[in-house]
Amino acid sequence: MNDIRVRYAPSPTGQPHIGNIRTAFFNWLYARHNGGKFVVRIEDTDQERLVEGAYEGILEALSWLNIDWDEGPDKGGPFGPYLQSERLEVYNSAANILITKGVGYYCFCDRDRLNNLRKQQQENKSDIKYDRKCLNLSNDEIEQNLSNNIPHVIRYKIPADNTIQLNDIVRDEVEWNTNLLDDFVLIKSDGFPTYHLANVVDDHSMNISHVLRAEEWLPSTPRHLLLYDALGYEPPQFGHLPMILGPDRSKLSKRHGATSILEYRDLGYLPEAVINFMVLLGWSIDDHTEIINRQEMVKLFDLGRVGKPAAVFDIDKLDWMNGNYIRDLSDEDLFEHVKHACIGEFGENIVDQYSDRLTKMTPLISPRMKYVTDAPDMVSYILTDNLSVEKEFIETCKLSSSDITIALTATIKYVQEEIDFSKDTLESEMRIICGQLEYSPRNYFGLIRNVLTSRSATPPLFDIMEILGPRDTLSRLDNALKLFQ
RNA sequence: GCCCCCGUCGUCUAGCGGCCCAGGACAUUGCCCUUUCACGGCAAAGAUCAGGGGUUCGAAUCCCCUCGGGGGUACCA
Repeated sequence: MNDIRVRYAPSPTGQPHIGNIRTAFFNWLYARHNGGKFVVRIEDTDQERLVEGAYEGILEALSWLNIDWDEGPDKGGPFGPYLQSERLEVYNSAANILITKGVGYYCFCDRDRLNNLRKQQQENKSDIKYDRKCLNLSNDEIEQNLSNNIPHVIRYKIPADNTIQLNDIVRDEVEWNTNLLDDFVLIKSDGFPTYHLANVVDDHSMNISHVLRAEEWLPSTPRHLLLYDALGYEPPQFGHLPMILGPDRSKLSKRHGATSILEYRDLGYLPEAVINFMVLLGWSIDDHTEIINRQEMVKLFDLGRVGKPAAVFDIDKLDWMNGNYIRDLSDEDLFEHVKHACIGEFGENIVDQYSDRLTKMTPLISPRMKYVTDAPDMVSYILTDNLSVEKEFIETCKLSSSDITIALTATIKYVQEEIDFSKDTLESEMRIICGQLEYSPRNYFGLIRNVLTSRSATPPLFDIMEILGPRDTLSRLDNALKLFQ
């Protein structure tokens, strides 16, 4: 019997970024490695910060990366609902239990008072914590305030002089003294629970065995441990994963460029490349493995090899990884990506019309691509019958105008006569022409490349000529020659 | 301020007392391949293992202090 159950519990306050998803992926890997369950739970307890579309974005990001979930808000499961806003009664009854036990209490302090209190404590350099003004309210006062509809929260009464110990899966022993903690809020004045309460209640009621979350949660873990204890729950195992930082070593944010995982899709990154890149942020297999497929990851994933230090996100390595995965794609699979990108750029008609050329071009651009979105620019000159090339650009080859005329004339003559328009024949024949004309291959082929593609860098020339075919090749050469007559 | 975590090449990391005057990868530089650009191959440079004390025959690895970085300190998660 296997009862490993882990969860990814994002709040729909924005698009998930790479750190966020990395945490989700580690949870997923842990579940799959152990044959356990991976559940998605949406923590929408902050009604003010809800962002429209965020919920959809979260599920879309997971789907794009092929991170599937066993239970979640969209597909249900035995412990649902998986949307915290639909579980309010559960939290309320937990809060009531805490009040009954004497560790939860009503607090009627308003925000102004709390802010002033904090400011004062800051100035006095004393510990910043709630002063427990409402801890010892009489039942009468409470009843009266309640019936007068005075806004209130429910707080948890931190026990004094306790040492809370955590045996963290990645950080080992950590301990806190409860005297440093203050009476945090369990239920907010809008009736919604805070993260602390909802999280503990749900992880327990959803039977979560391991809580693998980002390191930023470490400081609030003693509060959670206290709640587990107060509610009589057995706490899960905790593992606090290293954070992912921007190049300036601060928490990832918009300042660092693309942050939402879906932006990487739009930028032309392959999901498996992104996965491979991020799985290596904080986890390693040995001293040399870089490229590793999904199966292998699942097979080898081991929390014991998750590191403690935060990792800086290095886009250069992702780029390299992406190029690597592009080159690994079969021609057929790459073609689908190329086609998709080209349709977006040139429209379906053009792509259909030149589908044959595109198919032949795909393996040629494969080793040159870094992003899937590189494709349109790399193939644009074969997706037309009439390419117009500037005279000035043609002249960037190192040949003089008269040599250009001579070279083009000779080439045109050859192309007109050549019947076997295959790249091998073209290459051997044109090398002979180049030799007869006594131009350097660099200059001669450079000229032809300029004329045929309007580019100074392309896949091998003869492959391009073969794709273009004699008619198109000839018309491009003719057009160019006219510019010099 | 207080609390917690972390600290090996610019970056991701291997290393869990002797194999390490520290290995791999990205990026960088050079060479080779070559009609261009890439890919690929080879090579170089790059870390006094944050600093200082211990422990030990022996420390990047264990302990302590300092410094540095990060996180938390909300009726946000």
